[in-house]
Amino acid sequence: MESDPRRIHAQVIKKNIAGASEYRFQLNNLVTLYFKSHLLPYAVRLFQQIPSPNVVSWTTLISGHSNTPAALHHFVSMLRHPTLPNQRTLAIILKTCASLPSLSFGVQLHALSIKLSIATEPYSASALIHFYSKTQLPNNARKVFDEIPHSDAVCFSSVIVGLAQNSKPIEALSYFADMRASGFGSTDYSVSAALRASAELAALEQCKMIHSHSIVTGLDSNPIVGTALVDGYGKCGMVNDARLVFDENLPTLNLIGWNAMMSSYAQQGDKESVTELFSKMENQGLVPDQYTFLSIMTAFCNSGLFNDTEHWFTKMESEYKLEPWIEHYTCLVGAIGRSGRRP
DNA sequence: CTAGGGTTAG
Repeated sequence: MESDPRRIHAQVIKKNIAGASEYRFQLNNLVTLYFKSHLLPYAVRLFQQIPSPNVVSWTTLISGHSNTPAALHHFVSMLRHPTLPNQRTLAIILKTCASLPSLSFGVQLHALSIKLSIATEPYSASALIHFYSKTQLPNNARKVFDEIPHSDAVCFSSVIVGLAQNSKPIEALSYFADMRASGFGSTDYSVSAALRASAELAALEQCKMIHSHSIVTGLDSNPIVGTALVDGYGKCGMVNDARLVFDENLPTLNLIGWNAMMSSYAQQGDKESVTELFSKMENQGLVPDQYTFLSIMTAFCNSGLFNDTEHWFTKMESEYKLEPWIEHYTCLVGAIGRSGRRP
């Protein structure tokens, strides 16, 4: 087939391009194609054939190994080459440090980006904010954000998400307000994070305001915003409102959306609604996970029914082959206490 | 030719 990178590779070799930089340009393109076609060994071999790799060549190689320790290895090789990274390189490598995670490598990248004067540029800054959020250092994330001279919607969203994820809901909502005041349009990221913060505070008025805002901005049709709304209303104790949002978004919601709705019922101890949704979920072809079973167990636990709680725990392990979390055991212990049983 | 952020539990 014509799009096979090996065919294009052959053509590049046949053309015998004279200029070194034009040749490198073509090879960089090819390495990208090989990675996109999931032909990793071809991509790496071709990279090694580039006579004098530039920052684009290196960034492509690192990007092809993103979220693996190999990406860090290639980054070090790049520095020894020596070639300096740019914003794109740092964005990719910081994302890798966030997902591995590797705190020490990421902190050194922060130092390097300060030396290169790109720590406050939007693309590397948002990656730094994400990195510090994932390594549970929200104050560092906020500090990076505060030093950005010309922020943008992604940097704002990143810091709001990071603060919401790290149980700093008041600060998250404060930055959400700052973002609105700065004139940046809200994004599905900023809205879902603000809803998560409001949910943690069980702040019903906040949830309602952001719900209205999401309708005005058209973000309410986003399934992640919908899920955050279901969760928000649920945490505020407004299960009926949660159900309305759930039903409106039903066609687009994934397993997480269903789990959020079941969790809302579970917090009320509404075991009938939870088990009813469980059946409907399976009829839809969705495969339940640990969150699903945690909701079911929580519902029975909150109703003081130990036998049912234990029954679903066993069902999860034996029938669905799901490894229980510490939370499932906590739920079992809680059920023992609530049912008045003695160990 | 190479770039950044999300929802369920706790």
